[in-house]
Amino acid sequence: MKKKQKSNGKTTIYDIARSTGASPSTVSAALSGTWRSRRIKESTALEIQRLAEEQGYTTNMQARGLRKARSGLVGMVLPAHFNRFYAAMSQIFEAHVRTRGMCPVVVSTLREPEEERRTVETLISYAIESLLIVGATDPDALSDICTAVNLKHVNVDLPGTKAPSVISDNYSGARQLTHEILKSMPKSDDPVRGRPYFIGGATWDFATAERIRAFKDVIATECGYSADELILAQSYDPDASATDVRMLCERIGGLPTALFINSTFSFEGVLKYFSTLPAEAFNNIVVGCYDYDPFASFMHFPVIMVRQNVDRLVEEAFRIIEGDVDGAPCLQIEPELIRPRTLSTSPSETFHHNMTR
Amino acid sequence: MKKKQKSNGKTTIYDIARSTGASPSTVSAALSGTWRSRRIKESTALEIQRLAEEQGYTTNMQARGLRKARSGLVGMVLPAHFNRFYAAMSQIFEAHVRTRGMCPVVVSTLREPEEERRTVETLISYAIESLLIVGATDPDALSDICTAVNLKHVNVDLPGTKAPSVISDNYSGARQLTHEILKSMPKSDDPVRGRPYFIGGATWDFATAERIRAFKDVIATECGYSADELILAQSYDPDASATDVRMLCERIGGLPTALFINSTFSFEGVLKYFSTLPAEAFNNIVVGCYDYDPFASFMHFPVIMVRQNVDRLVEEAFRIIEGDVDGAPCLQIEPELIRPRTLSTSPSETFHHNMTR
DNA sequence: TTGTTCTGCACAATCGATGTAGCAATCTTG
DNA sequence: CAAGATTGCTACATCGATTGTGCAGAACAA
Repeated sequence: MKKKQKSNGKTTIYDIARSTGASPSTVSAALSGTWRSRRIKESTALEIQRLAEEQGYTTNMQARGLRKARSGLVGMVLPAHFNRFYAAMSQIFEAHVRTRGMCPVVVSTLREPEEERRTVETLISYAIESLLIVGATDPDALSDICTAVNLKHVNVDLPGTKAPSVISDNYSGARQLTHEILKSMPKSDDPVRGRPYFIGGATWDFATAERIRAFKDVIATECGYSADELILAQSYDPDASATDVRMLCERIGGLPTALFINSTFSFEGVLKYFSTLPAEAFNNIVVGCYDYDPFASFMHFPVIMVRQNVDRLVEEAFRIIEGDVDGAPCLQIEPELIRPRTLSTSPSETFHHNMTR
Repeated sequence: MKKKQKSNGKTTIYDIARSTGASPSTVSAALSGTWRSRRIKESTALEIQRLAEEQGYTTNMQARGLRKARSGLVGMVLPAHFNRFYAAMSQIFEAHVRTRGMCPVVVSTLREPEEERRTVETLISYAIESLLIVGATDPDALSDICTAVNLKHVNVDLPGTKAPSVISDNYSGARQLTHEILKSMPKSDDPVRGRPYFIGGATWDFATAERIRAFKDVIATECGYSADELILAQSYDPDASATDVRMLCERIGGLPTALFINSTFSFEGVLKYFSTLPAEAFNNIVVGCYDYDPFASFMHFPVIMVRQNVDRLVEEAFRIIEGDVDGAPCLQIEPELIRPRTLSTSPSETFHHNMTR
């Protein structure tokens, strides 16, 4: 059994040089694909490649990156993995990065500005070549860090002012969702329980603000009353939403006839509270949720969902990264309304359409 | 406005050396924290650190990694992001890696053996220091690659024979789940529709095999008949499960009274078919799902779920990586049975317990 | 035969950080 | 006051791959 040259175990071009009798530069050329332009004989190159394969050689990307000032890494930061929307982001991001022959690095930052900054700096220290900033709490602070080291980056899902952004068209999506909620909710003259309430998210958050704006606008036009009192947007934390909805129900003496829930995060919290209620409580409620989850669309009360076009969000982000965009334009992508199975006239079609990517 | 020294924009220890008048070695020592042992005057070190901070210096990890033969990266490969179980893995993995001051790299491989191999090789070429292999289709092939370069790794969720593994106790979990399904399902003498069916997963997959074994065992003991004919495990693909369950229902003339669904992936597929049926169809069915999803536990038919202990899976994986384990032991972690809200006698407690991490 | 052009490859510098070896200056000790 | 110890710092080689430069030898032309 022939032992590896170094105790380490990782084969380098020097090892291969030794075993083929060629010089390290020739080996490098043969393995990096530049051998043709470096006038290496084909037979030499092939022989080296064969031996490299045989010895299980893999390029040391740290060394290559150091020399070439390119790492082959593309970074993405996002608030959390534990959410379908962001998980879909990761999945699609990875696919895009792979087609470009690079390596994806996805890190979550838990909506903590300090963690966001630390993470971006870490990624920079690994010399990522570009960065997608998804749902950052303070995109501009991250832009500053990136700009300082000349790193191409795009904001996704939440816009910033110092770099291009690709976001969901929150206003339009929320308008559609609110409209659909109003259309579907049981008619009631009760000026308290008979109205739709907005739950979850945070008012300082751009997306939430836009959705609230749409919610208010649609209610003002279609119902004629102000929605100011119907907004409960404290945080994205499920537990906070659970508390909010509980207090709401206690205040108004039961479930309202409609809820606009700002994300699946909040929806989880709401469900947590719902689970304490008897099944009959839900006979008369319609829920809209800004975000999509295939399971959530199958509850035992109608759930209207908005599915953001993750494919296009990521696609456009890459287009911007790779194109030569200047300034900080903000591209808005129209989301899609998913009507509830339980209300659908043609359920099979709707649902199938939702599921097939 | 003072311009950066190099066109690049990234400050190096040489830039800082120049601006402090110290040598690069001194700067390195001051910034890497080894200055005390290298007898650098405290005032010198502090001054260097101040300047580095001011100039926004970050260590070039490629260079450091190359020199120290340690990258600061910890890798994890998993089948997909788009799934609660794996998403939870990512989240918890990241937390563990962070407490160790390292950088997590999570990449999905879509259950494709070739992609798994390529990805592991890529991660190796970036010199990751250890690797968690989650749910790989061919763990041993990956082990071979890792062993060749002396890389510490652990299998998680699916066991291998060439490296230590930490997995869910599939047999026990599936026993509990099957038992609970039998207990909850509507009594029926129908020898076809009145029986529980097993949907999803793949028989070549260890986890599926174990769960099927448990399913059969429990049914044999508690019902006295063989479950051989009740198994439909072709693939983890949602669409395949959709087809399977549709064909099953067509064959037996309606929904069975109970389903054991092998994962939330398959559950998605099943729902896709369910959505084509009228709501009344579900009055008489109990579903058990091996995997947990807070939304899935709130369907309009009872859903019993098994929640794997992701925290412990990851924790033990790290314990193994960091300890000095030899051989390929397989640690089994007991999962938790989550009774359906709609069947629970004390729903609030159960559900709250589920949601609070 | 001498000069020119290709071929095919090797040498050596380089990327940024680290760490060993070592040098000069200062301090200690007998 | 000289030998030895200590302090504070610098020079240089190194990690592995890439790449500009250069140098033999072959092929070819004059």
